[in-house]
Amino acid sequence: MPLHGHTQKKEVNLEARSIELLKDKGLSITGPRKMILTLLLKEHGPFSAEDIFNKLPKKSCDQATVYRCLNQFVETQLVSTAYLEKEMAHFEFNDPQHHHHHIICKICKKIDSFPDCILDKIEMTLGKKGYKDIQHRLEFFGVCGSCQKT
Amino acid sequence: MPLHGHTQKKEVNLEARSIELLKDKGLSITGPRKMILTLLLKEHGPFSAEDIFNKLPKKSCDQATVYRCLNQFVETQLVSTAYLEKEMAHFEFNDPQHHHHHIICKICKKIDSFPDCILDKIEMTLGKKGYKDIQHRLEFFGVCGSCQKT
DNA sequence: GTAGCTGCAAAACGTTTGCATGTGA
DNA sequence: TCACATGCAAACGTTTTGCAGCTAC
Repeated sequence: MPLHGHTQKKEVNLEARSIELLKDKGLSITGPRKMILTLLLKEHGPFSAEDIFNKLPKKSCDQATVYRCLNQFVETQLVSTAYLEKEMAHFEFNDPQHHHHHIICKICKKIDSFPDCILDKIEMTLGKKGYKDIQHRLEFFGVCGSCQKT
Repeated sequence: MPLHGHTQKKEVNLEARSIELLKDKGLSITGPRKMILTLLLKEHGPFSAEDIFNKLPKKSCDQATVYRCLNQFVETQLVSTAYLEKEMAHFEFNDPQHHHHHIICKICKKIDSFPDCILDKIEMTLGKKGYKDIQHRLEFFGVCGSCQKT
């Protein structure tokens, strides 16, 4: 099978999967929702709301719709948020099987991910202190190899 | 010594300490800077810029001055920031001897601190991957004991 | 048919900035 | 004296909201 055909099939699959996910969460299937969720399935992120808006085909939906959809996705836990730079939310598809964290280069802002998470112990300690329904948010910041050269 | 006198002495000491800290960083000693830094020495925080503005005596300085002072304190590493809720910066006095993290109740927003930090291993791993000057930001979110009852 | 989603424009929010005035060293 | 800090008001960038019209189910 030629590469082009393969790519097309993959995109179709991602759209089908996003429709399924929307149905699962009881959200109706609309153009903007399909496009945004498919994008977040295809590219890992995390992306700012503006990034996402710019990655969508031009004039495909309003910026307010992007914000509304993303908030709904966060509420239904399809998408998770990270606050990476000053006060700006970044969004990525929330795959509960692949909990991970980010390291952001302080200079070029490139975002890398890694799966290590050793916070279960702390969460258990907090559980013993009486907290329930515990989550955490963890980001690392540093200067990446290529930025050190410049 | 009566309690009142003791409290007064403590406040005087904190103001003296804040003057010393400002001098150390080469910042000139002004009313707003003294007041803001003394407040952050007295109360642990972390507080939003608005919290801090409201905690100062009425009409003691402008809100823009609070932001300007806090940014200078962050630049000079007197103060550190945490991004706790949606996109709002919170500030606290940065005591390098007492690295710690927060747990925020998802309901009442009460902020608790705890000293445990087991992230040195991850930072070492990231160092081996080529990153330098690594920092992290870690917050926990949960429902505290008293909010579970309601 | 109807609940709910969208586009558009306006507002809200936290934060920053320009400028004239005032103050610390 | 003079660099720098402040107050005030206006601007900024991101996010939310009100409302009229449209679309999915």
